[in-house]
Parts: sequence; structure tokens; C-alpha cells
Amino acid sequence: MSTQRVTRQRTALRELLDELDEFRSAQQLHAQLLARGAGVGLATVYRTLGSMAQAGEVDVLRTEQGESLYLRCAPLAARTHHHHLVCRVCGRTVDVAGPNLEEYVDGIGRGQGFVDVEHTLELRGTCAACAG
Amino acid sequence: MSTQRVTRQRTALRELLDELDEFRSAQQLHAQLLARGAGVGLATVYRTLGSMAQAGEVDVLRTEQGESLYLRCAPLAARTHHHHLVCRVCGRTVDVAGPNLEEYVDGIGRGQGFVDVEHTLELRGTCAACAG
DNA sequence: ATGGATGCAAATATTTTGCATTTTG
DNA sequence: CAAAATGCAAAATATTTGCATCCAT
Repeated sequence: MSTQRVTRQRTALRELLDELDEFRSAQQLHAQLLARGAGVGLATVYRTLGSMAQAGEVDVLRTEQGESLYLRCAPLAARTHHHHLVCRVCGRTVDVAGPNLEEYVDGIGRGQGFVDVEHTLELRGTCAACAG
Repeated sequence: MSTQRVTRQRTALRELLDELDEFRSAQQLHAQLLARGAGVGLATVYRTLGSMAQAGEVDVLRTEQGESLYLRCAPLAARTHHHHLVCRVCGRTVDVAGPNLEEYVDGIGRGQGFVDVEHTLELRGTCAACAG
């Protein structure tokens, strides 16, 4: 059985993620790590983000252009199925939990005779601050 | 002002799309075109799908792995905001229109002080036929 | 004939992977 | 000390683009 090791690189990435509340790409995170003097390889950033995503420690989002963006959600939200409301101007992200929504959506699937229905929902808008 | 020209390649692609009711990648579509003897370049397939998507003639979906999938929806659905319920086994896709959903979702955004909220929703399940 | 469309190959962009080396537990 | 993690560069993916040629209008 495999063990997770705490390395300087992973610690640095985790610390950086904790400071952010906006989705960032692996490349952006890598650049920011270098900028603050934490020498980390790009491949390591990808590998670490990958395992964090798999462990549910970060949420992943795909850009329209197919780029993966990562964000560390609040510990609580991380363990529950939730969605994101992202500001299209500043990128700030708010977690959205909607029990009613979950039911409604699953109901649609069942209505079509589908079972084991999963769903993905993403919201994009302009936040109060950016709307002026 | 630019004009759209009807070429052998575009006609072939459009005909192929009309026969399908499952999301397919540009590469898959290209292979299928070659298989049926319609010599078409991969780049042309990408370019054509791109313009069809922009014109709202096909719907685009991004795979978890970042691949773009295309499907020609029913003419009616194509003009309205809608979502897809995709069978994870056979790929068969059903269009889902949900006025209640739209309202509900937009309400969430406004509740957080966001304006001009858009959303994306995708449903994945197992259809009756595949569930056995 | 004229400008849009095509094909091919080269270029992009992102993410993954092989492997020798370093590091953690 | 063994297993896991890292770094780098090469490889793999997916899609785009430059450009000469072709063809629909």
C-alpha cells in the first residue's frame, strides 16, 4: 500500500493554494511558486495537482479552451457534492450547495428512464464588486 | 462580408452528423468519413465543426480528458438553451430543456449578488436499454 | 475571376511519462 | 534502506495555422 510523503514541493503548493480563492492553471501555479523562490518542477505540480484532485482536495474545472484550472475549496465543501459560481471578471469563486437542485436534476434523469444519474453544473456571472 | 460555400467535404460531414445521435470527437468523425470513402482532411473537419459550433448548428461537449465532442441536436433544441443527458454506456443523448431549472439556477446567482449569470449543466447516466 | 475552402505539414499548447537521482519515513 | 517523489527532457494529445492550390459562385 502506498504512503503519501510530505515534501518541500507539496507543502509549497498546498500553501499557495490555501492563499487563493480563484481557479488557477497548473502553469500559473508553477510560475507563482517559482516567483516566490520555491523551486518546483512543472511535472511535479501536475502530478501533485492530479493526486490532490483525485483525493478531492482540489476542485478541477476545464476552460472553454480545454485548460484545467484548480482551486482548493473550503474543507467542508470539499467533502460534499457542490458547484461553483465564478466571477467572469475577477475570477473569485463562491461554492454553491443546492440540495433542491440535486433532487430536481436527478428527477430529470429518472424521468427519461436513466439510472445512476450524475451531473455537473457551473455558473458564471459578474460579482457585485465587479459589476460596480 | 463572407459567404458560406457548399463543398463536397462540408456536405459529407453534415450528412454524417445527421445520422448520429451520440457525441463524437473530430477525430472519430474524420475517421468515419474516410471509412465511407469521403476524402476529407482532418483540419477541414476541425474547421467545419468549429464554424458549425459557432453558428449553433452543433453542440460541443468537453470530455473529462479535454477532448471536444460534437453532436447535431434537433433543429428546435439547437435554437434554445438546453442541456444533455448522456448515457455513459452507449453514448445516446437526450436533450433536456428545463425552464424551472433555468430560473432556479439564475436565482442562486442573484442571491450571491452576481449579475448576468450563465450556466452549464451536463447529466450522465445509464439509459434504460443499457441498464438491462 | 475571385475569394473562400482545402490539404498537408509544421507549429502550438497542455499534459504525461521514462528514467536517473534525490529524499522521506 | 526501500519506496516514493522529483526534475528534466522527450513523448503523447488535441487542435490550430501558414501557405500553395483548388473550386464554388
